[in-house]
Amino acid sequence: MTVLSYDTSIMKTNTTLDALTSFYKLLANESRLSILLALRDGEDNVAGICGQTGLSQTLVSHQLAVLHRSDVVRSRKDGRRTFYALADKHIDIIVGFALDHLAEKEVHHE
Amino acid sequence: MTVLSYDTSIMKTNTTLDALTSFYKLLANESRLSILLALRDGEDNVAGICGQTGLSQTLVSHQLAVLHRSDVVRSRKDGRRTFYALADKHIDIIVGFALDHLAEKEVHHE
DNA sequence: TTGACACATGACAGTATTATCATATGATAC
DNA sequence: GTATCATATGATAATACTGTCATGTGTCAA
Repeated sequence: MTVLSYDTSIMKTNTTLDALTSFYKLLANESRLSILLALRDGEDNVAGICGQTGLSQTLVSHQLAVLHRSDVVRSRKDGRRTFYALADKHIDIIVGFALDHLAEKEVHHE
Repeated sequence: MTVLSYDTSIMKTNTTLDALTSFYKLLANESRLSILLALRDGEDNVAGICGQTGLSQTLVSHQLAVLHRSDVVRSRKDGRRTFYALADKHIDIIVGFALDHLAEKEVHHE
């Protein structure tokens, strides 16, 4: 993408814009979102997440890796299992907020 | 994607999951996000948005169309110009919230 | 130490998204 | 009418993303 700004102040926020885009991209996938929603109830291991979401182990592992690289989830090993949890309360809040937003929109469209 | 849930309650939320994914997809693009950030300062026409964002007219029109179809922005015609604005305060709040989140994360990572 | 278990990872085909070019539409000024 | 302005739209090539298959790694039990 070309970001040819004639204004320095816009340039300064480009790094933020980029970070924001990357952040939303993480949430813009049904599998990842499904995993994050599952983790709102507390930490769980891969098999547990597969059970909660109905997704395959490979897919869950892949997406957890993506989320982990971006520090959206944290992991903890216990024997041969790996437990994952939302990295911080923010993710929980942000997802919750969007859910509320959609719910409210639903009402308005009735 | 396979969503083979063995639990009816999960099935019920699939429509929400889908809506949530679609919503985040709208935000998960640098051009669209740039446009939305520009509109946080108030409504503007296409040329104005092009100026604010540094994006081409064609691209801005395309992305505004996407955002409009999903009711994220509303439009108002005035002569040969079209003014766009955030459809409701939610979008503003959600984007603002995520920005705060990222800002706070920055601080933590220092 | 062997086998099963829990998870991770590389490769890849299918699909979706992106930005651009070319062009169309509609409004206004002359 | 016609030239120009402001925006919209269709087609398309490049690129990115998704989910799956095959397989690898580390752990525990017997």
